[in-house]
Amino acid sequence: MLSKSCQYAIRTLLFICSRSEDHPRVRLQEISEALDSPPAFTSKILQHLVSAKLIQSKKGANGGFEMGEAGCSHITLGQIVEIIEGHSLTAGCILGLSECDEKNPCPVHHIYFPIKVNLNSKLMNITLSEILNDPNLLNINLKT
Amino acid sequence: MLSKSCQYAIRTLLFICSRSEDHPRVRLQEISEALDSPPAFTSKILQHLVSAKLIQSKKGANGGFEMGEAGCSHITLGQIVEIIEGHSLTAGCILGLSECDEKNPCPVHHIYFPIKVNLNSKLMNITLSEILNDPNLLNINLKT
DNA sequence: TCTTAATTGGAGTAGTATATCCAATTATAA
DNA sequence: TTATAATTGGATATACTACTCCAATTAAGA
Repeated sequence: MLSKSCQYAIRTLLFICSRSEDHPRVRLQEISEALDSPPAFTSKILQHLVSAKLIQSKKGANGGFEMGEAGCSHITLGQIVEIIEGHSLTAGCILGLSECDEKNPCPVHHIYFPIKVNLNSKLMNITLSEILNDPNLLNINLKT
Repeated sequence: MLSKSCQYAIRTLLFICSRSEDHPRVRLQEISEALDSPPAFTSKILQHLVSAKLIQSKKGANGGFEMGEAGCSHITLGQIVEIIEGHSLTAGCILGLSECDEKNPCPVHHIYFPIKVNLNSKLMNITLSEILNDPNLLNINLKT
């Protein structure tokens, strides 16, 4: 449903956020170990997140990645998906038709539309902080 | 969200069903024209649907494709997705973790799970007939 | 200033999804 | 039985996603 790049991106950001209080700057190696993700590939995704200003990077010794200006409480899952995938998870017609709306719906439109709206609003509204502060969440599980 | 193969498969089946009363057997060419889909690629998908027994094929002059035993009223969207993709649309953890359930959830599990259950039940329960007989559906739009 | 630690960027590889082409096969009908 | 109409199946092409490797760059600290 989500690309692996996008999954890595979300997990990366959740990891950096979860560390942002006691240990704001984390290295690539720490991240890829925490996620069980391939370091070189994770690095590309980090570059992308830096260019989108979700995080900041610092080169050289004691370098690494930390949250950007926005911070954990202003980044939503929906935003991350849009940055990595280039569009929202629910963008477009489920059957791939270029014209599909209330006026000219595909045959599945009436079934899928409410689900789409619901999913999209959930993703666009939930922030990284909210996810991490959920009291139901006993430990933060980001490993494969 | 769905692969193009899967979109073609659903649109193909909707088309065959919509023709199954007055004109049960349709040729590849008719199908790909109705969908605006590449004929050779559509053919591969038809082969797949034949091997899964959702439709039957007949070679030679006057040949073509028609619904299989199950018929339009017993095939659900969920089934088609599983046949083409190899698993349900909502299978697996949204963050890609191999272990993710109520006992050991990923950080997004509590948000995503209800959506997943809802989407899956909708897809597994709606049949091709139900989609085509929806009174809200004025004309059957399957073209790109 | 030199060494070391880190990100950055470019090029390249592997596998999968999408798509095409053509010969082989099968069935109809003249 | 021969020509024609159709699906089938195999080989191939192309684009995209996932991933790797390595040299270049930058910063810290001895």
